[in-house]
Amino acid sequence: MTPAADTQPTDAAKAARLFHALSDETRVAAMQMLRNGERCVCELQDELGAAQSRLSFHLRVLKDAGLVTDRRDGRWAYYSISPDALQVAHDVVRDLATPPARRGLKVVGGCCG
Amino acid sequence: MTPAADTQPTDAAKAARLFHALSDETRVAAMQMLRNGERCVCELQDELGAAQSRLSFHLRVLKDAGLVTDRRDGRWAYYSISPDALQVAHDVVRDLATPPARRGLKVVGGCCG
DNA sequence: GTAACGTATCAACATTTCTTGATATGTTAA
DNA sequence: TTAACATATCAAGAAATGTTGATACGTTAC
Repeated sequence: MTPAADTQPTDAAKAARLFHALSDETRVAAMQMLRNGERCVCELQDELGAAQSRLSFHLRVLKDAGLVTDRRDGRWAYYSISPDALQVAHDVVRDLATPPARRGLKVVGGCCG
Repeated sequence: MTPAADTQPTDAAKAARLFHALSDETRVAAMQMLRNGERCVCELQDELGAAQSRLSFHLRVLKDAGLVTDRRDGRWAYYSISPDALQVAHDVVRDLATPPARRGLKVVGGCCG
């Protein structure tokens, strides 16, 4: 498991980009297929029932987000999960679920000056 | 930690909806603020530098996704993180990072019939 | 009461994202 | 070489999402 790591405000944009890549059903389904290991595009295509260019589009979104890597072999392209990005996503979600280290005392009641 | 739980294909849509709520910088930043506990809208507004109606829009997206709950007190509205939804997100990400229980043997090489 | 406030909602528009069909590129088979 | 194939990319349109300013609604202060 990754160190302490309080997610900083600056990370919000980065996190948002990562989650955006996971914000589409087809892309999540593709990721789920890739849990089993490397898959070639044609397999994903068949199983997901997605048109060729559509799938290609979504795979690129995942790739741009760093969530998958691709490998060419002859005329086939194989995609697989890249664990690092998932680890980042995992950490961000965990941090959101965790109160940050306290520096001061909690403000109790009172709002807006 | 939540049980075994292989994420099923059917869950892809649900997961996507959850991640969509986290796919915007302002929303992630709001969630980060809420880690400290309940916050009233005006506080979020000040700290995030977001126009009133804009913030209201984003808070509603988070609420619709179940990621936050709101509470009215007089003219103020307080938002806080709802841990359950975060737990679900957490589990989904973890599952994506984990090979599923194997039912058959891994296919080695060969592609597309 | 009336006014000022905090928040939500709405309508219009801007922007982004997705889908589709067409075409391009590289690869193997004949 | 030519043809069939697997995949990527592009352009155009469709759909979804985000932004802004205006307005509505309930609440507290006067």
